[in-house]
Amino acid sequence: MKTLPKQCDILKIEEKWQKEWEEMGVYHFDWKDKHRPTYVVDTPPPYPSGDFHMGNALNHTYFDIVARFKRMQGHNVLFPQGFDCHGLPTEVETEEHYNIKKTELPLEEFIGLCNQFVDKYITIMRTAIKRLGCSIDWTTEYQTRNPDYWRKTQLSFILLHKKGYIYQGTHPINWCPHCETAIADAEVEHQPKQGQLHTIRFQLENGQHKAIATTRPELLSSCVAVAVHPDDERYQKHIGKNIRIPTTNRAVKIVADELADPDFGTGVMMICTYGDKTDVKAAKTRKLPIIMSIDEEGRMTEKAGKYANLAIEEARRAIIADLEKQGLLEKSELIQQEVGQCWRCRTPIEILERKQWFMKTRQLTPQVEKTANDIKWYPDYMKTRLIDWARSLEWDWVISRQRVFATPIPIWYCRKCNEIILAEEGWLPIDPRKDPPKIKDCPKCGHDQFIPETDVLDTWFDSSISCAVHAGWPDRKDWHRFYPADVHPSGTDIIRTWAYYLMVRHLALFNQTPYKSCLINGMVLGTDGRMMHKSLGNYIASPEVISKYGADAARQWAASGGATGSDIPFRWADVEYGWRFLRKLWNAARFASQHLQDHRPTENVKLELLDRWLLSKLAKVVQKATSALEECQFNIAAEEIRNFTWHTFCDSYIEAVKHRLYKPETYGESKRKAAQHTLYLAIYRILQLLAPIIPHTTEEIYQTLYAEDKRHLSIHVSPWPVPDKTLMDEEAERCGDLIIAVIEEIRRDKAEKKKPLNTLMKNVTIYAGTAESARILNLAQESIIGTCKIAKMKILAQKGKGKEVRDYPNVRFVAEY
RNA sequence: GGGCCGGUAGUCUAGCACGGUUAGGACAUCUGCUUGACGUGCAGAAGGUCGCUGGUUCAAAUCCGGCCCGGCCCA
Repeated sequence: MKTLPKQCDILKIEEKWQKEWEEMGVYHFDWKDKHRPTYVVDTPPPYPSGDFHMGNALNHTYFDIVARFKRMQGHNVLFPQGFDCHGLPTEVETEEHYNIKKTELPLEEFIGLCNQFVDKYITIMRTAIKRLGCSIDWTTEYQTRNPDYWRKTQLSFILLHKKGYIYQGTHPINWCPHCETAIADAEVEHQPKQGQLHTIRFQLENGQHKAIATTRPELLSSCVAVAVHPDDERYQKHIGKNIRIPTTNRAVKIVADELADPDFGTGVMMICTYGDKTDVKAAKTRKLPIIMSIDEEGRMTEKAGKYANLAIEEARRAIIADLEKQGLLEKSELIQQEVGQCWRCRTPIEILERKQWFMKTRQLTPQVEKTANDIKWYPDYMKTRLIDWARSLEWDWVISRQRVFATPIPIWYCRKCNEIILAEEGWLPIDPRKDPPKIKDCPKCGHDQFIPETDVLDTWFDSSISCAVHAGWPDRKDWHRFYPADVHPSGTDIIRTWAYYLMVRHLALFNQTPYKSCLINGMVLGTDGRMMHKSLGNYIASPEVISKYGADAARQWAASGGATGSDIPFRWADVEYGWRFLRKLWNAARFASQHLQDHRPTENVKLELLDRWLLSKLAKVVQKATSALEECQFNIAAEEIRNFTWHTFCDSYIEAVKHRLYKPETYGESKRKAAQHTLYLAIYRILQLLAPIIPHTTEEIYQTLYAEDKRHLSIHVSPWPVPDKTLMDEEAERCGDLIIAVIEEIRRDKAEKKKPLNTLMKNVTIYAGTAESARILNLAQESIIGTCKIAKMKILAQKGKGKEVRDYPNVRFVAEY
């Protein structure tokens, strides 16, 4: 056995092993292996933003611990990594960086520029993921922008289309006038905002006026009805009559509707197509006409009359000014309102009626609910988030986007008869924006010219087939062997997107759950307790932490920072504690290695009481840590193992066997051998238990001390320890606890008397209080004398005076120095 | 307004599903010692109305009701 050096450069060790693991292929998934059970991680493909933040570090650590744990338990672990490349942020960054609009460049050039950003950021993120020490099989890497991935995304579109899940429809959709695209419900953020509530006079048929309060006077031209609450006595007599809208002079009906809140404004509400979702609901149930006053760019349409072409805000001001001139504006007051905004650019969203592609997701809600209840959730209560979300959806999923950098929709239209031409499987991948369909004539009318669909797919449409793609669908015949995934990790923030879309996509495609369990991580909070966000100035990127304390320290923060699923504050103190723990472990192993030079593993050892005490406690730690990891309770596992290592093993056990190791001539060679045996076994087990959490440090120690004997390629493929029942020894634990308590109390006595711990004690008399305690202490006389440096010691069964041993009120001792 | 989660020493957190130990731990603070693995480590001290309030019970941080506060998501 080699000894560990005194110096340990954790950062260097980490980078060394990251390289070697890859060269050794320790984490390669064996696609052909039919013996070991498989374990498949549905690794989230991060968006290449260029930032691998502590939130990424948290969730990657979670499932890397799971992957390593399962691998050691004998599973053939498929731990892939992809990147979710498409999307608005990159387009926006490209537009801003080059100061261009996506429409000003040829399609391919613009996509080329986007790709440059993605290339750069993927390199950064791949490095960051590797630097965290994730046990990923990098031969599985995929990128959603690659033609091969397009093929799969497009194939899933075609299959769903054929199954009737995909339809084109004119529906009210959330629209971002800045990004000029439809966005999904999940992408709408609700923000409190200060707005103005204007009270405007509408003219009744009899020439009188009624006041209506609205925050959006620019939608007067879209007003299709006016509603009052059915029980509102003030307006009973007007229900069913007409009322004239100022600025347009159009008349609409006054209707009774419970949506109108009698206490808000004047109690009279405009129904416009569309101001918000309430309008959508009212317009639909009452079959009201739809008047679109706002266009895709956020400008007023010709429906707005003289205000046409004005931007929304401009139109609002102009209308208010005109109303004021006409004496139709009663008042304007400030109010707090909730505004739906685009999650990317924070522009208030509009609801437009537009042709879009949809996926029928709502009809799957009962199945989503059933599946969510069938699978396992860590922690369990998180399943309600998915179920509540699915139940609350009012619209199907809008899957088309009016952007560029995304997977194209494989559709063309016949120029003459408008027939939809759906690509065939063999044509994929295909970009209709560049390529015509591979048929000569329209199958319906025979015309030979086609118009491409220029809309593209929502990026969630790419990433929501990950479970099938990881398994090798559609190319591997045996992909069902690796499907469903065993674990799907998700942040609390993306349950309603990724976890949900995965579920509906796979249910629709394969009628089977995409994942057997869902592992939830909370959000990372900044040191100020608020969500970690760049804009809040409390942001810390993982390279900053790792370059200071290393990945193993950062991983300990992630594992131990709080209960799985709860929000975890980032704490430097936790990382530093982790770092100190690594050093403690290193030194304990180094100490052992110095005393194990002549040790040869053998079964033939007669263990001392304290050896059996330690091994019994260790067996229980194995048991507790294993069940904690099975339940993804990383904090409990980490605490259990670290406390055992630091306190039980280092502080109590090692201190209590030093005399045996150093002075075999006094205490006997066999007692030294017993201590060696115990050290050798205990450190190996500790390293294994810690390996999923701190893979680098444990590997370095394993390779130096144990590899030669144990012969595993890496500690990460060594078999996970099974709690050894034969080592569990209640009697040894009971006795050992008393002995350790006495030793600690004597050390405490020295500390209280301000004496150095190696002070020789002239005389110690222990009053054990009972014959049984005396018997136990007599068994360990040497350990007490040797550990506490006692010249003469007497153990008496009787009760006596002196210092009381903590937790053992009958046991006391008197010490002379 | 609805749903979910949380409220435990200066800070953060465990315990709560199955009520009963002196409410465990980390950081920070203070005090000693530095022992032949430890760029330190060890030992100790101080710090708590377990959000508030009612109830169930011999017994509540834990179970039930109400309220207050915070977070997240949604309307």
